[in-house]
Amino acid sequence: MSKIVLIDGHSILNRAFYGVPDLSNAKGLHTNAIYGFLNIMFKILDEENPEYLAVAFDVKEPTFRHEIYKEYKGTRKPMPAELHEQVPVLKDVLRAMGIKIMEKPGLEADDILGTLAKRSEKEGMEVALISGDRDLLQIASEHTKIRIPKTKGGKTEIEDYYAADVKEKYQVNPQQFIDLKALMGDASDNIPGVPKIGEKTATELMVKFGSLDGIYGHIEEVTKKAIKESLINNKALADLSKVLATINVNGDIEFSYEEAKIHDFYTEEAYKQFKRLGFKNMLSRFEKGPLCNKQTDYFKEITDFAQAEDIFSIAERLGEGERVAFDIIEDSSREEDFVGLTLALGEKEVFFIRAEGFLKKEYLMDKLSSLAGKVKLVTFDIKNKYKYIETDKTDNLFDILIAAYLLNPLKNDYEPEDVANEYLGLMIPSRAQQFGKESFKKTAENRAKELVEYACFLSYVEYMAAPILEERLSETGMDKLMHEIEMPLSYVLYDMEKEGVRVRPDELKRYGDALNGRIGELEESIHSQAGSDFNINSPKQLGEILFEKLGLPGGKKTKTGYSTAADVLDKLAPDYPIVADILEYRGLTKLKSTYADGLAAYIGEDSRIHSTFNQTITATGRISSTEPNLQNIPMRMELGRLIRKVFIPKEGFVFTDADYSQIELRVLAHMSGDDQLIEAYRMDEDIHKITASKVFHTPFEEVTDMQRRNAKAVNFGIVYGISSFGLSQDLSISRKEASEYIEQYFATYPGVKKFLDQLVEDAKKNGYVTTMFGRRRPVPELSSSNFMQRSFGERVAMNSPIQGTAADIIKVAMIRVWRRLKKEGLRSKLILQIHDELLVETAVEEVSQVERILEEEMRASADLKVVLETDMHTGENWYEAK
DNA sequence: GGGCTCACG
DNA sequence: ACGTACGTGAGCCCG
Repeated sequence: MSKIVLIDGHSILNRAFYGVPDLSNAKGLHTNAIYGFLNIMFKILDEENPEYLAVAFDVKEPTFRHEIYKEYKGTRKPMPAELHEQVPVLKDVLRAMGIKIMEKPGLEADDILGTLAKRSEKEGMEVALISGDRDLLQIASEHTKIRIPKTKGGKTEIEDYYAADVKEKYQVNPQQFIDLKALMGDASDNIPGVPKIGEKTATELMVKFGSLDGIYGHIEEVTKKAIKESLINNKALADLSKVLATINVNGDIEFSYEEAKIHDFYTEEAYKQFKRLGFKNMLSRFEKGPLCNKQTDYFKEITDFAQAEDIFSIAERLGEGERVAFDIIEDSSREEDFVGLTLALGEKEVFFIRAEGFLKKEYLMDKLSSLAGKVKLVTFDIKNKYKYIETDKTDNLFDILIAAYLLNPLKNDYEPEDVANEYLGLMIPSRAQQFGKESFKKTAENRAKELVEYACFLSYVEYMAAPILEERLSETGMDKLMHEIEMPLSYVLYDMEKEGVRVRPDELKRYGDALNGRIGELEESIHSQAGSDFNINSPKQLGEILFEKLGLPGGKKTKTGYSTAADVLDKLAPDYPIVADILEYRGLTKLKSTYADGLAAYIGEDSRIHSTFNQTITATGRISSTEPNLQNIPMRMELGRLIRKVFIPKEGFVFTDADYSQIELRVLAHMSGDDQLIEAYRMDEDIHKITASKVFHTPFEEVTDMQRRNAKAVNFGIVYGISSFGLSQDLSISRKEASEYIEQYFATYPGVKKFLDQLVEDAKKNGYVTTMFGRRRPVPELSSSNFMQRSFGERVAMNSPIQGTAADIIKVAMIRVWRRLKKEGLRSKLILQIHDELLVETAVEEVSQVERILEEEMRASADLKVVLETDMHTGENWYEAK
């Protein structure tokens, strides 16, 4: 079947403009959007291999929409000049390449694309429609795929939508998508008074009533009063909005498939254009001949049992010094979603073993497990592989993901294709690029050969990158950190995730219901005090109500309008009851949506929540927790803190919670070697009070609460990378006063001052800072010419070694505690880490043993000039254990 | 998808 | 590139 690719010219150019860094060339001509456009276009063409191609652009002339509604301003935002100048150049380039450009007065690009898509479908073609504009989703069908590219940091990912995907994502079919958009007031910003309904409500209405007309037919059944009224009062506008949002698929367009047929893009003119624009790496598209070094020739698919046996026995005989890279191709860990295993035994021994026939998942995983003890196993994201190679012996494991993270913790992505690019100089397609959202199962059926190539590239890249990453870790002094901390930790985290934490759904529900009552009261009270119903959750609406309608003092603060953040509202609350209500409302709805409802959604069949602990996210070396985040369960306010009562141990167990006492300040004392600070800790007294006593030259016993609070704030500030501005904000004092505090602090602890200065100086010299355990964080901001950025870099240089060292220490503690629990044959399990705190689900008869283990191992995790003290509690739930 | 707000260490 | 304390993640709104 033939295929046509249709591109929304302006929309993709726009995406490219904002997604690709603008390094304008010598002549001062901006080319970033053109470059990005062509990149996206070539990528799509490589993926689709279509027969036909056309690019549609908008024209200046008015369209039929202007006839319907004369104030119509189009759906596109005005272009900045730097982008505008690139439009004609792109058209020239496309023309030079012989690519069909479509423009038609009276129609927008959307209409041209919609018309051509429908026409091509009727001709029996498959259509791929490329746009950044979600309005096009209304065109999606079984044979028309809408492809939405997203460029982020120079990397492009494409979301694909057939009709079914639209339904899955938005709960409506493509036809209804128009009504949904109309309800939300999209694509009609310039119609004053058009009803604007949030996505959630709009979707609800569409699912319930099916269409805009359906909603109006049952308008009395719309429960939300404000929304019902808005709909009734603005019916004409809503209808108009729908008409304007509807793409004309019957445009009067002459189109010749012959002209749109793809042939070699090479022309002398195109070559000249590319040269002129400086698109050197794209010129290779015009050079004939096979790509050098066809690695894929060595990729083999194995479907035969005997061959698989051979490969495993060769792998096993490789011996201890050798390595084997593996990866798993599966859609989920369910048996039926397992597709296969890829192995790389050498640069030219790369295999994909398809799971079929006798080659069952269980057999393959058994073989893989037994390999684990015999050779060094390399993979990507080991934490998600332990369920197959059940071993906590991490000495012979190497995780590409963790290694790449340690070498540069500032990146957002460490996917195999990123590693391939960065460390092997190899461009390989990402899964999304090659297969979109298609499941591996489907890909295995439809595009078996491509899947083999994709899978083999995974293990190949892992195999090839491992020694390079190892070498880099050694060079940077992070090999011990890798092998003695991060790799063993990965298993501990796996075990914690598997274990999960038990919660009481009934109690959580009751907690949420209790909040609901009060939330309703507050909502009513706020609306009545404001004199109108509005969405209290919308900072925009709230700001307008408070600072315009009610005329409260407290001007602008954010780029988008008034700030309604707590620190602003706090100042107003004593004088304005509505503000106090809003603050209470905010607090309660936060608890309800994020914690009561949010956590409930994650309770598993086993009544436990299994969070994910991410080891490769933070810039400083901390771990993070997601889906759900169990590292930010309320603590500071009593009402929120009560949520901790729903976290309970299983039958016959209790919780033991141990947290380091001021670990970061103790790390600072050690790393700075400041005699006074070390001495202060040796006194075994309230550290903030001692600091206050020294800084304010007051006898210890006479330190006031205020003095202590200020000293505490300065202690925090030091750890964050002190600035007078930040401290003044925190304490609501002048910058001058804050400066004086800091000065006095440094006079008290001169070693700290010296240490922090040294950190910044070293960071400027080296470009990075390090923790006690050798973990690195680059600080590129330090070389910025921008004062703000540079200042940020300085604070980072001061904070990261401290925060990072504390993170290293608790990681060591986790490994030591975990190993002790195992070694002593206990049933108690480590289940949570919250940066300076460990939570153990403890068998009742093991309480004293567990407490001793926590105490000893946490203390012994680092040898500092001050003692690493812990606070420890045991209780029937997390609230009591804290 | 980014901005705002707010939960934690 | 941020008129600022450091490090995170989630829910909601809005364009």
